[in-house]
Amino acid sequence: MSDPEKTAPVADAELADLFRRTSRLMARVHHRLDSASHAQSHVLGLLRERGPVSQRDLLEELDVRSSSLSEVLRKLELGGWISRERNPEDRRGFVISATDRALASGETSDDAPPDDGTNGPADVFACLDDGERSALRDILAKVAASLSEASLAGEPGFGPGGRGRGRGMGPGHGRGKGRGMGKGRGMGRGRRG
Amino acid sequence: MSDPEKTAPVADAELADLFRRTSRLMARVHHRLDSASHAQSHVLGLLRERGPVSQRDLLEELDVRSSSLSEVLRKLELGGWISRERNPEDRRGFVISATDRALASGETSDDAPPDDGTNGPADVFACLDDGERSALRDILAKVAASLSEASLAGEPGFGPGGRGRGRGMGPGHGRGKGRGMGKGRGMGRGRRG
DNA sequence: TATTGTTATACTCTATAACTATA
DNA sequence: TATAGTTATAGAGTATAACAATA
Repeated sequence: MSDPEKTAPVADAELADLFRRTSRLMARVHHRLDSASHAQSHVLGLLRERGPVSQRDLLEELDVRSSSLSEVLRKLELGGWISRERNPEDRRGFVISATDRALASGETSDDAPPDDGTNGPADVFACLDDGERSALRDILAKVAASLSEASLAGEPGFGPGGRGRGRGMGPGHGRGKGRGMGKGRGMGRGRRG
Repeated sequence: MSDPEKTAPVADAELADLFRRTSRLMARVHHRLDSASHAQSHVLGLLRERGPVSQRDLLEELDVRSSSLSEVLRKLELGGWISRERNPEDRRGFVISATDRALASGETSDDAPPDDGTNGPADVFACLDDGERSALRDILAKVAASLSEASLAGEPGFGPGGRGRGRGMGPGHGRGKGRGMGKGRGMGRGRRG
């Protein structure tokens, strides 16, 4: 309100708000309820891009807990979008692949596949011209990079690329008093044993 | 793949992916698990900025369903971050205010208030210079506007500003077969009546 | 009837804790 | 023991459907 020097000083709050709003609208237009990220879509997109990958690599790429990824993969497998095969070289792990159906989808949205944001409704950026598109890319990349560094600093073991994500991560975040268990519900991986 | 005219043609997929990634990182740095939006924080931020507002205005600002907002407000009220008073001029509605505790928080994070993203970690955009900031604002605003139109076209009654949000909204989205009811659980607003 | 809001139900995503299987 | 992964439980966020209260 008092800096008529250049194009106006844009406040962090305004940017944050706009970002949030855009996320929400994107989700909305994408016509699913999703939560600004679309875990399933993200996985599918990665698989389409890179072909089969190990679940462990997926884990690092997505930056979630193994249990979260298990959930996402379970649903994708249930829907017939991915298949899991044991890695013969290390039978603890799996290799995840997109099914033909998943690879073919995108052209046919009759199937209602977990939209990966690259086919139909992804025209959300169509309203931008080339200059705006590259500007947006550069800016987002910059923010993402900055955030990655922040992550590295804040939490022990995190950033992309630096495999050292063991499981340090002290239990200090305080939410989720989860405990449960106690009814012996089979055993790990029982679904595919 | 064949347009070396300007700064390179940025694909929708790349932008979408970058956007998703940035969202995720933002959430992560904000140090909560939140889902790229932080509904509670957003509400609190708005209240801190603008003072008491009607629930209806909040609804338009947040662009969610009334039931979703009810949920969010319920939790905020439970936590003691907001208070709700009936609007004496139109007793159907409520006026939402931040409590003193909520207003005071931000300095004291001992309380672990729902972070509104405007105090500490919101420096996510601090890495951008003035030009980038205004560019980002313009671009996001453009995308958001474009998406709003799409929403308007796709769904009956939606867009911001056009109050006509009745409850048309045909049951065509297929998710949430919700039906329930049938056990007479009191009546609307029973928690405060 | 239209507007404003709540409750019940359902679903996605993520997390922690406990556990299995393999190395 | 260390890795890789699953299941149970929990909780945030959002949605739809079916109301209630008020205008």
